[in-house]
Amino acid sequence: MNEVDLPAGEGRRIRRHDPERRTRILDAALDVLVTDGAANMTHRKVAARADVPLGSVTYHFSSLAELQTQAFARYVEQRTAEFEGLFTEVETREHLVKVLVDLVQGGPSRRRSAVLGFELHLAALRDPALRALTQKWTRDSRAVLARFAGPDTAGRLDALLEGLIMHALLATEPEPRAATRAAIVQALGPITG
Amino acid sequence: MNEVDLPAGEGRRIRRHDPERRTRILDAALDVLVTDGAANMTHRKVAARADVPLGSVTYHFSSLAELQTQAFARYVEQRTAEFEGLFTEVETREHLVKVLVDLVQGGPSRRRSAVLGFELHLAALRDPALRALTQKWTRDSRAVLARFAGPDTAGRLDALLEGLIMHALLATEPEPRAATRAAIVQALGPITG
Amino acid sequence: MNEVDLPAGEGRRIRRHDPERRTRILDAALDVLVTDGAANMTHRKVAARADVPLGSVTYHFSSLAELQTQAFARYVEQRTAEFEGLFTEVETREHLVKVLVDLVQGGPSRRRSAVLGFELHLAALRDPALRALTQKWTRDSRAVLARFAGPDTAGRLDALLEGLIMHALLATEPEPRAATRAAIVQALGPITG
Amino acid sequence: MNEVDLPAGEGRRIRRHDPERRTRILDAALDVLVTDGAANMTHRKVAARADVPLGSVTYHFSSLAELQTQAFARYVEQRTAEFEGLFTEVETREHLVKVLVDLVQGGPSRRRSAVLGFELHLAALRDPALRALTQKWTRDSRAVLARFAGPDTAGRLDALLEGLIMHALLATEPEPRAATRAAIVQALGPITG
DNA sequence: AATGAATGAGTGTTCATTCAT
DNA sequence: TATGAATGAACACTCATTCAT
Repeated sequence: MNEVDLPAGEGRRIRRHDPERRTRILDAALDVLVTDGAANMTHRKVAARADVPLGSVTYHFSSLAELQTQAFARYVEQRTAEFEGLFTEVETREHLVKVLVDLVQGGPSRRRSAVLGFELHLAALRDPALRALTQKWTRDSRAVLARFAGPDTAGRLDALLEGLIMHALLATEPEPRAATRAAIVQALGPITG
Repeated sequence: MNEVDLPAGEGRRIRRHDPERRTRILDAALDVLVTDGAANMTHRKVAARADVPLGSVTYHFSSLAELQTQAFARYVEQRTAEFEGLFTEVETREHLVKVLVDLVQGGPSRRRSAVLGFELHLAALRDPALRALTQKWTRDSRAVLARFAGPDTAGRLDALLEGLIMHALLATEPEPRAATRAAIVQALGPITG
Repeated sequence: MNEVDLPAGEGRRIRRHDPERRTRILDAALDVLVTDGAANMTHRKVAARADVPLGSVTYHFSSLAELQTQAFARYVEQRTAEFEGLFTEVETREHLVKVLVDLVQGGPSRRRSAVLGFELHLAALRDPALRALTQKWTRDSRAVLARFAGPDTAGRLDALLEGLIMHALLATEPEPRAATRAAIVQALGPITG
Repeated sequence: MNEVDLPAGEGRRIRRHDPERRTRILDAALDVLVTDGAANMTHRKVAARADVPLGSVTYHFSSLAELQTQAFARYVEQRTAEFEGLFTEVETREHLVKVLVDLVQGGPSRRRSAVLGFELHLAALRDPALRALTQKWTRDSRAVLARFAGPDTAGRLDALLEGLIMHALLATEPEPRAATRAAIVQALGPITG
């Protein structure tokens, strides 16, 4: 947990026994996925972003595909936890709507997450290993939503959120909050929950 | 003036005066975009798919980015026309629902189109030139939908369709038709149109 | 000699019977030689600089080497004439010195000429066809100088000028005029001429 | 620790741990510069001449320009040392003259050096990074010459040598030794040094 | 356990040259 | 006579991956 054993000097160099390195590399990989996209990720970019020698990346991950898969796995884990966290204190329907609207409109802070999500979706289209991840993710998301609405509603809500987020990502000017809100309210249905 | 005089045998060789070549290359590029993804498109793959020498691709398009942009532009044009075509004969609300459900569920025949759409969306996230295309496309789609519902409804319908199609693309087993139908009916609202 | 027969409209297009085109291309080639160097000259650059279609360059010159050789030949011709012109009115030794110092120090106006000279020299090192040109040029230069000094003096003067010009070309700040002058005066010898 | 264990047979293959490789590549680059010229130097030619795989050249030098610059830097170093070496034992004016005449006339052994020099000069005309090299070189050369003559004389001598060497390089038949000698003696001035 | 060196395949792009029109 | 289209070779450069240390 601490970083006592390094000279605290030039940054890198002499970093024996660095158990965090693996996860540091994974986080760097996610950074690269956001900025450059899945197909433009390279060992070198990840190594540079993680401030780690090139050999270290190939040492910890036997191939670029494996690194990508594990990075996405880490993303899904984090995202699922974060998603779940958003709803722990939700009790009223009003509160639920607010949380969902925030999810869609959630500014630059949520951009990283959204980009990674679509990056994963597209990559999963061609890589079965990743499709396992997207399926688990979809299942988990729906399960969370289903706590507030029936399973059918959860399904359509999920799809709607997906589309709204993608459109928000690409729009030059943000959709008015009221429109997002109206769409969500409608999808939640008349008196559900 | 006719094309009778070529051996019509092995495909390549002696293909002077080939005025369709440009569009043939664009179509090949779209094929590659579907199978390999935007970031894995290469001059060589496109040339092979178009059955054209490498130099021909670089001759007609000054850069790979330009080729990609023009291919996507061609896609948006075709897709917009096709989309519009789907609604020309729609008169009843029931018919409208059917067309939309088909759009989402529309089997492998629609898969190519859907993949290209998401490929374009993701690429547009990082390329302003492409963002112009996605915006035009979104505008056009909503305009078509708005003929049957108010502009707000058109907007949410568009987002919902986007999400439903993405999920359909990734699902291992197709969503039941009834569920898709229910989502669409709900988004269309009580008695709109 | 006149340009009557062109529509005088859009610049290019419809330029039947353009007898100057050949020399226009040669001049463009010399421009390219100055800015890009002999080894970086291409048909395309020359065509662009001459505002002429690519095919026109390959039509008038059967190969790039031939174009280069002829461009250099044109340069030597012009340069020889110019060089000769400098000395037609020289009568006193003092005037001669002034002309030679100007030749070396001659600002940006002479830069083009000097660059082409060295470009030719270096190319001639590896191309016998060009060596014929440099030899003719050297012979002519010495002949002109020999009108004012003995042949031996002309030879050393020629070499000195070559070195002074190269150094002037590369120096960040110009050599003082007095130094150039002193070198030339010394090379001319005590009371020669 | 030693290099005994490699087959030492066909040249390439199994050449792990080859610490001299960098400089071997630089020397190969200088060879290519002599035979093909700066603008015709390619990674492939250098790799072939150094008997090294292509990737090795791009690994050690991040760009062709950098390889060229470093090769020229190595040349200037060597040439400066060699130049200095020529004058260490010079004590009489007569000896000095002999050394300088040899420098100009010095047969094929000196050709390589001379060609590289002019190659560098011309390249420096368009590349500021190289201009730093030529300036250092000129400064050093003049400093050496200035040990035997005043700084002004050193300057003109330097220019004269440059010109004489270029002419010697291009001449079909060598200038008579006496002429070279006379030019140098004159440039050294009456009783200098 | 960790890494710098190494390499061969593959990329986008440029280009001299050819040729049908 | 003149030129736009076409093509195959070559180029600089990037990279995943392997391996000796």
